[in-house]
Amino acid sequence: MSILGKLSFKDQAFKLREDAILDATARILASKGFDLMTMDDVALEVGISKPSLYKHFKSKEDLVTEAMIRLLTGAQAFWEQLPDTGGPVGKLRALLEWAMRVRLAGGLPFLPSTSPQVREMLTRSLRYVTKVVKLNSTLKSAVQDAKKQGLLRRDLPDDVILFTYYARTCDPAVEYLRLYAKLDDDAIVAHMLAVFFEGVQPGGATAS
Amino acid sequence: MSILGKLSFKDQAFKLREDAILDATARILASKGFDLMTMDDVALEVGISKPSLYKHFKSKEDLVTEAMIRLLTGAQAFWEQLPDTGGPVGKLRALLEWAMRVRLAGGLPFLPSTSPQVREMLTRSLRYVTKVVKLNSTLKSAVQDAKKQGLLRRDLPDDVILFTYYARTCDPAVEYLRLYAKLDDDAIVAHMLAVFFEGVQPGGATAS
DNA sequence: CAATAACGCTACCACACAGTAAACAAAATT
DNA sequence: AATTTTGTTTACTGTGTGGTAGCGTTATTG
Repeated sequence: MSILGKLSFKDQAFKLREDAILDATARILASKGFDLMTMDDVALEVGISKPSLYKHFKSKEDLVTEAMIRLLTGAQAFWEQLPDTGGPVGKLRALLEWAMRVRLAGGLPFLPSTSPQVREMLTRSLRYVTKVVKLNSTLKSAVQDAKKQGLLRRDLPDDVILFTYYARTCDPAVEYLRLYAKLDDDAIVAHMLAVFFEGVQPGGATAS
Repeated sequence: MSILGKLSFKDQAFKLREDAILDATARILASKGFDLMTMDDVALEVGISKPSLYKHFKSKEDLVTEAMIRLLTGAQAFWEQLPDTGGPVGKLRALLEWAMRVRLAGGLPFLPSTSPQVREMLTRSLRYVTKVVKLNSTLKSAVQDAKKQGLLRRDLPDDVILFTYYARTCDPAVEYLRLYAKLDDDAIVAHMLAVFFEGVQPGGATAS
């Protein structure tokens, strides 16, 4: 037991540090973007040195991919823990709000809107793609369900709704609103949701 | 006259090449993004060598800033040439459609959604900022006008409408729709406009 | 045909960053 | 206490890129 205990303790510490690294990665990635983030930045932020960092992740690509995977996992978990009381649109609203609040708190955007190279890199990761596909089919069901109930426009293809939905999670309007319009986070989230679901023209749907 | 003629001819050729350089810059920038675009790329695409490129633009930052300024100038020109018959919302729709078609044709997105560093670089350029401010005030007037006429929701602040509008010009949903949903350009534009103006929920405003 | 001016280009520098090898410290075991 | 083992760091390499110095090359003029 002592050896087992020690090993598991070590593993625990290892896992803890891995989480700290991923946290730091997310922060730096959100603030500087992929290209400007250096491995030295990450190591410095965590308080370890670069070779130790490479003990955990074999490359920069690997590190960033892992950070994105963790984010997707969190999103999936958040979705599954949501109550069904709000209906499909209520759940979609809640997840989008969650994603925007993650970003406003200095976290990563869901989509790598940044550059084609990052997107390509991620699509080379089977684990990442699997997660994306799974989350996508979950949300697609919700969208189809909502359309059946008349809660979403039937004249829009599923993909249009889904992709514009995803894009809202990395919408630069969020940053601009905070920087230049000086709105607080609650107002930003409320307005972004309103524009997405109801549009900018009047006569629109009622807020859920 | 012969000397003068020669000089003006040279200037003309110089200007022409400058345009070719800016075209190439826009193409590469749109496809690879700022960080991955190298000066060698641009020189190769234009068919000149790097030092010749530096005869025209004193740095990479300068080159990219100039490309963005040219884009804004084009947008302003397009706006001013629009007829007033469609009303303010019609003009806003038309400009947004124009911007999306520019991008779909391989051009630049309006906003540097890419990275904070690019945004910061651009805001250091007085000429760029001036153009942005001018275009922004033009569009703000249109928005206020439309709100007065009841054509845009009065419960949304001007800035919210403007920033979400700008963000649509660099919305990654456009690329995803083309890549994965296999929609043609017309359909993409129509759906993006529909979602922005009318939202994804039913019971919305009529298309202008 | 010779001299000169203008122009563009090859070859280079400095630097930053991803990734690694080998020295070093600390703990665990005997 | 001696030895092995584990984990960490300092110091380095190689590569790619922004930016430049100085050399060919062509056109122009007398």
